[in-house]
Amino acid sequence: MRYSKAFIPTLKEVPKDATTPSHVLLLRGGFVRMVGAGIYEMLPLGRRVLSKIERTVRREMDDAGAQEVLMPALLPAEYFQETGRYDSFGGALFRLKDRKGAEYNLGPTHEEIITDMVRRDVKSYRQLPLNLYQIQMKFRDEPRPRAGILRCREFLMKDAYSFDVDEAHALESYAVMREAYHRIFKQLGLDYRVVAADSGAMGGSTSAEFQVLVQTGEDSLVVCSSCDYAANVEVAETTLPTDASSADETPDATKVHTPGVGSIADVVAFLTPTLPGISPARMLKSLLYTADERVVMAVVRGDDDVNEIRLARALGVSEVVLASAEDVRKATGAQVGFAGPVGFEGEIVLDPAAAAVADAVIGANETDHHLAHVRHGRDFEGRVASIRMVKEGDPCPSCGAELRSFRGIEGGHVFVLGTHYSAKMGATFLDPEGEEKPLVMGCYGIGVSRLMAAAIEQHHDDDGILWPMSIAPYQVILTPLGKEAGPLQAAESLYDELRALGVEALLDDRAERPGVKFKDADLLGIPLRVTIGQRGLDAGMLELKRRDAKEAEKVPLAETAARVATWVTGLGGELSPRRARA
RNA sequence: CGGGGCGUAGCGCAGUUUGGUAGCGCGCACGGUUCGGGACCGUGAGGUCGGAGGUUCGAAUCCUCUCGCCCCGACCA
Repeated sequence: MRYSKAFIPTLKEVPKDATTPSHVLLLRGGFVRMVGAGIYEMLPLGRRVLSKIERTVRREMDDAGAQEVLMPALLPAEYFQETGRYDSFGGALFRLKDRKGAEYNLGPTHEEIITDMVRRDVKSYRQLPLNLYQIQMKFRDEPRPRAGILRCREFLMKDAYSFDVDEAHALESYAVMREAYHRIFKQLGLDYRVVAADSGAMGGSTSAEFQVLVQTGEDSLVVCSSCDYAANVEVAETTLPTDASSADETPDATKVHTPGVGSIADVVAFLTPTLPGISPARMLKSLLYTADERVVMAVVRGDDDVNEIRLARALGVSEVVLASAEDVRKATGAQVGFAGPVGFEGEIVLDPAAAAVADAVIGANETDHHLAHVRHGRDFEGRVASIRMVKEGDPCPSCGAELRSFRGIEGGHVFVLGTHYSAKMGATFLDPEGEEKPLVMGCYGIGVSRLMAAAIEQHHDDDGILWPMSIAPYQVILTPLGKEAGPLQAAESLYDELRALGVEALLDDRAERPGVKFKDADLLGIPLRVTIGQRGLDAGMLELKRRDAKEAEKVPLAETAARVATWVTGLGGELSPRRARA
């Protein structure tokens, strides 16, 4: 491509609505542009990057035995109504009506449609297993789109669905997909981890997220410093931490006046003079949750947080919601900040770490009062279940080493769905015994457009993007300098040579000053740059520079094309076969 | 949905407190000088001041309503 003909509207200044690096650089580099909140258009460079990601995804999915299909984005409401998700999806579902008043929704995901596609024709175990995938726009009315292209209301996603005869075979399909994902993420040049994850309300069992490790990521992860354990904090486990407080005599419980101090930190500060040795770890934090109509008290140590997903599981409900201030007053008779398990009339769930505190301070269920010297089992009862949020430094559940905290962007998610959809939708087959059984499904997503942003979050510097070769919009940029004819001519013939070798080159033939060309080249993040100046040309040399290197390398003119092609493949890029034949 | 902020030229902003006929930088067009890390001089084009209503002789500025965007939180198959 000739730069002079290309539509690459770069921006010198940072658009004010952009905050994260990927958002800023995608906008500045002329890759994408915002059309509305969480809605973006792809300019030529952005489209090229997406195509590169798609290409890798397609190849690995095809190699893994999946077949590509394309499902509609506009869905008659009856599909989601059939599984109840038309309602349960809630506000995230884009709904609309046609001219006749019939209801539709835009596809936020396609389990229903694919299940319908398969149930029409798959009737026998002989037709299984089957794995179908598509790369398509998904629509979700996110409560809060953010970080540019990382969380959008319209986004490009690859979703694959497997259909098997039973759970064991479904697990095999799952394993195959998981391996394919490893190959995909490696080829895309991303630093990622597979973490244990919550399967959400999809009714899944086995599941794993492919998390791209990035500081600005939305998800919190813990990764073992020693073994390969890694998990989303939503589901992270830990062994019981040894408790700091001794298990000696616990004095009798005493009510203390704590006017206006409700938070853990405030109470600790307030009580320190009268109760030396008080610390957040010796406080018990009591939070009230609404779970299926009932109000439940969750108790964790003062320095811990409640993991709401674990709490919901412990209670056997699908979700818990923090109780309103009014509910708290009703249930405890006190203002928020003074709830505690002693005297609480209702279900209490206690984290093991909290249960182990031998001499605790808790809220007294009376405004402006706390109880000191309280002990589980003596002063109050409560069911013990692991409901705390795992923290950095906690011991790894599988090897005991310290867990480290990371933040990540969920780039992919694989999980076994079981018969959740097939049973509801009557997607069945006949097994060899002639018995009718529901298909056992798995589903596997990759956020294609999100990965474009994730790659930038991971690969950029102050000057711009550093695309991994495998997804760079162009593999090399040719930068002739000066207004003499020589450099441009040399660049033109190098350009032809490179194209003949199948290298994707961008020829900066603009009549711009060197500084402008260098700045744009760095901003766009093209992995290789060949600088062609009159001085070098006189010596028969060109400069070859990697975007991620400080120094350029001088290369004889005649060898440059071959060297570039070698670099491209060496860095994980592919030469275009169509061009290579030319 | 709760809290905060912002809508003025393609982009970034000033002007709003104290009403008086819209300005700066970048970008863009033209001319000239420059040419290895976002050059310089000159000339010029470009604006429903987010929208509607109101107050006023007069509204970007004051009042009411409304739409949109960003950030924090809630939420996130």
